[in-house]
Amino acid sequence: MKELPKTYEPDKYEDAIYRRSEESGFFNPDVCVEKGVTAPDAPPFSMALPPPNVTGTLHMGHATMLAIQDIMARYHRMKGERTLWLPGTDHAAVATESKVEALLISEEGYAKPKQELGREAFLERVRQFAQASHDTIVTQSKKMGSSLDWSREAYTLDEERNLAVRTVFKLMYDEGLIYRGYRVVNWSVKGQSTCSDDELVYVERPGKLYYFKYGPDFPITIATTRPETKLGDTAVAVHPEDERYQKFIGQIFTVDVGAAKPLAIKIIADPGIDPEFGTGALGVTPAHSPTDFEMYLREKARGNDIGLIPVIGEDGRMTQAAGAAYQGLTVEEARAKFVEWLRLRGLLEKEADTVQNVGTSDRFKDVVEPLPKTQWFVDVNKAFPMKGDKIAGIKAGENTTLKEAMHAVVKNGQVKIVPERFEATYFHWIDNLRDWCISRQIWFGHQIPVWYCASGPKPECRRPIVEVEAPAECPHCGARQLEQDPDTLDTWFSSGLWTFSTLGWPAAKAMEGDAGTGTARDGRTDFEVYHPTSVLETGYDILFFWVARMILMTTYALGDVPFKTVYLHGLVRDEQGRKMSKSLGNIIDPLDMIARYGTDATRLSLVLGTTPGNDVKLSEEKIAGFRNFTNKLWNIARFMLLNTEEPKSAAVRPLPATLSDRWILHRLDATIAEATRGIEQYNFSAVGERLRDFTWNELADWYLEIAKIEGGKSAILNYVLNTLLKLWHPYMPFVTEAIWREVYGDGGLLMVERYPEAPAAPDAGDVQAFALAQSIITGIRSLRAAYRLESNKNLSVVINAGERAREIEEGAAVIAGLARLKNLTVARQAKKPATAVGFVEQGVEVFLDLMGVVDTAKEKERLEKEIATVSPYVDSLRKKLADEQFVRNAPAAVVAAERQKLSDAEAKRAKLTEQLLSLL
RNA sequence: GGGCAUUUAGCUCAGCUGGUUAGAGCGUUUGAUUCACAUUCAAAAGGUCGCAGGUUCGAAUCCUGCAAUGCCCACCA
Repeated sequence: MKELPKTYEPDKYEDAIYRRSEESGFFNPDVCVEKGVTAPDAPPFSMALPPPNVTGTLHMGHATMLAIQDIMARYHRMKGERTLWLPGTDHAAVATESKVEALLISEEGYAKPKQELGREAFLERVRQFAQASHDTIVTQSKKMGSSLDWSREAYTLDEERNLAVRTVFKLMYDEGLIYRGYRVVNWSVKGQSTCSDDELVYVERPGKLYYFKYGPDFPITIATTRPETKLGDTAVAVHPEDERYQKFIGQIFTVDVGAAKPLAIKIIADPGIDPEFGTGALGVTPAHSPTDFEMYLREKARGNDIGLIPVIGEDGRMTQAAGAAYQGLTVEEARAKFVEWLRLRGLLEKEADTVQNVGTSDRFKDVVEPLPKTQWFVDVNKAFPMKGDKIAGIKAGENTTLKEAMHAVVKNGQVKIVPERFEATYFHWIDNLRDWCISRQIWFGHQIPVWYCASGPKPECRRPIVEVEAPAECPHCGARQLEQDPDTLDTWFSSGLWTFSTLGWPAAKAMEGDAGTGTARDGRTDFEVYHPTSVLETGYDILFFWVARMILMTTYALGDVPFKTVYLHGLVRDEQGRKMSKSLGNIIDPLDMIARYGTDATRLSLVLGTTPGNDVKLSEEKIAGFRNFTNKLWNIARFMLLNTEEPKSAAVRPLPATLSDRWILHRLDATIAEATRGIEQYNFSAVGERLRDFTWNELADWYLEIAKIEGGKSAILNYVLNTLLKLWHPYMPFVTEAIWREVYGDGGLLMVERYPEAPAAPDAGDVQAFALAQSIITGIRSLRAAYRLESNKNLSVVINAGERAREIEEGAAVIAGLARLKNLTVARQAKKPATAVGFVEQGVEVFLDLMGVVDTAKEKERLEKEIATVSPYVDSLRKKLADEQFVRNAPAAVVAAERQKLSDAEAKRAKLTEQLLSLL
């Protein structure tokens, strides 16, 4: 017999437990197979960890994903599945680069670090920083107890992932899905780089709508919030059926607004124009508005080139084309100046206040300027032949587009999104998807695998050379002077390959059986064993950024899905529902909470009381509450150890000796069944709450108290504790593993024990008899409290049990013990003693003898109140059963149940009334 | 402007495909006790399930409308 400390102190155990678990090798599925924990032919379960930013630190969002994913990983591992949970980090291109840039400025006195150091030296500094920072996030992830296979750790920017990126780029280029084009892009002046549509954050701000004409003879007034761009207008668009303007369609007006050259404004028709808005006419600026640019493309496709005049440069200032008066001015200065110019000439008709929605760069935090630039794009509407026939509805070789393929895999159920409502959001995003600009003018990232032959004499030397490995010479002229495209790829391009690049693709696929990373021990590669992954668990906020792009890249490159299920968790907010942020000072740091309350408590607080896709309000009190629970579990173990002889880890299901034994085993079985079903249906919160209810309520508050009365529970306590630790392990890896070791010594790790399975359910009648005993006990306790008799140990109870006498007899000792009675009499027929008060529970009358302290008035009041509660219930049931419609239409079982309820309630009322009468 | 979600006890939230006298945790009130745990135990109070209609024998649950709140998307210049 062994005695545990009175309280569980997590920090004394956690680090050692993690170290022992990691060193055991069981986080690696190959080791599990080697050591016989997992059968070689066991079904796989795999997840890729959404890679945290390499320079980040652990926050509650990470903690949430780690907790939920670890629950799945540990559960499936214990189920005997070949479980791989693969970790990694993300280089987070812009975020990391600008962080290092800022550090070099503030700490080392550089003014312009990139220019001063040059590309290679600067990148070296970024890499150093990333490496140092990497260890922080990894160490912190381990603090959460994550059972990740660190031997397979990946990095978005390492050589294997780089190879995957270059390979996919070339594939897409060769099939025409990646193209280089001169298009309007989102340009961050501050960041001196493009950014994608999804990275824009729209901010509302007050603006002015200016109504003006280009010149005194121009027939149409237009409205704009950005007058300075009008220096680059090349058309005016009107609705084709707008009677006011129809006659002008096709005409060209030459106007001089002070730009470098007079503008030739063509009046064009576009059905997208709203005749009701403004003047019903839109000044078209193809160079500085994505929509106007598309209008320009449509016109051009019809053989009508209206032209495009960039008047704003990459430095955010007006260009030479804007005219001598404007060149070099900022956008704001040019706006004021042009408005003034219009006003002086009487061309400005009206100014109106309005609210404009401006796109800002999420990363660089400045207003994004749309301007035309030659960049690399992914064409989402271009047809390509599907690789393989794994996608239902699209045959191998059949032409499809990225949009169609992305749509298909969710529509046909090959990818399920939990909760389902996000599927609609996903489809909507696809419908509005435009070509994806993937090139960025920053240095830290995957440099685009494209080379140019600057000096080549032949015309084809002008074409980009796209290769997976750097070419030695120009294939056309043999020149060795090749220059690689200086741009890097959008970070989401590489993240999009994550589920398969981490499994060794393309190397593992090409070199089957070859040893090395990405090769499983049985000859099959990781890619073959684990792809597609089982579940992708992440926050709903990156559904578009990442989840959708993984589907895009995988359906294209592999003709397969990246994962079968997407589970989306909500955002962690503070008690008031606000986002946690440094500026609000409301951040709850997971490492802080782990230090104070333990990892298990922190994990539970992020999982219980939550639902998929909904935000979680977190408070320190909530975490503290789960710390109490952790301690409760510890003390349950402490109690059991004090009352158990020779605990055996290979606990055999014991035979129950009493009613309460049968009950607790029945409840345990039900809990196992619910936990299994719940986890597989992603109801992590419900399972946790069920386990807590079983542990604290049923086991600790009822059964352990009964064990003190009945005694001789060694075998059952051993079995229940053993099973319970396994059930809790995926949620609370540390305290369960700590107890396991304390109880069973250091023979083995709980994490590789087999998850419990429920045997066929025993007779439910046992539970009913126990439930009756519980009701009787609670009723007696309640009366005790009402009469302030808590410390009176001389109470006697008489039970008028009727048909249920036998059932009650079996629980009599328990009733007497838990209700702390001196005498208990159970009879088929019993009268209320004159000095007793009573209550009715499930048709059974219970009389508590107060030995003369009965307060008649109080008792009368109590009974009347009870009768007043039952009476309306009886009436409503009678009414319901008298209703022919109900009796005819409702299922027989429901009608029978209602009849039973009525007769019970009537009996209860009769007995209460009788008791009341006896008082008078 | 479009879409999605939320609205249930003082607080945080469960309530699956309609059939409970609507639940949990925290908090509150009252009481107990040091024999696993005060990071404990017992008991109690507390809700016309946002509002208004409708479908149904029966609605917190389904439908419609409205309101409040939050989020996402969008080319009203």
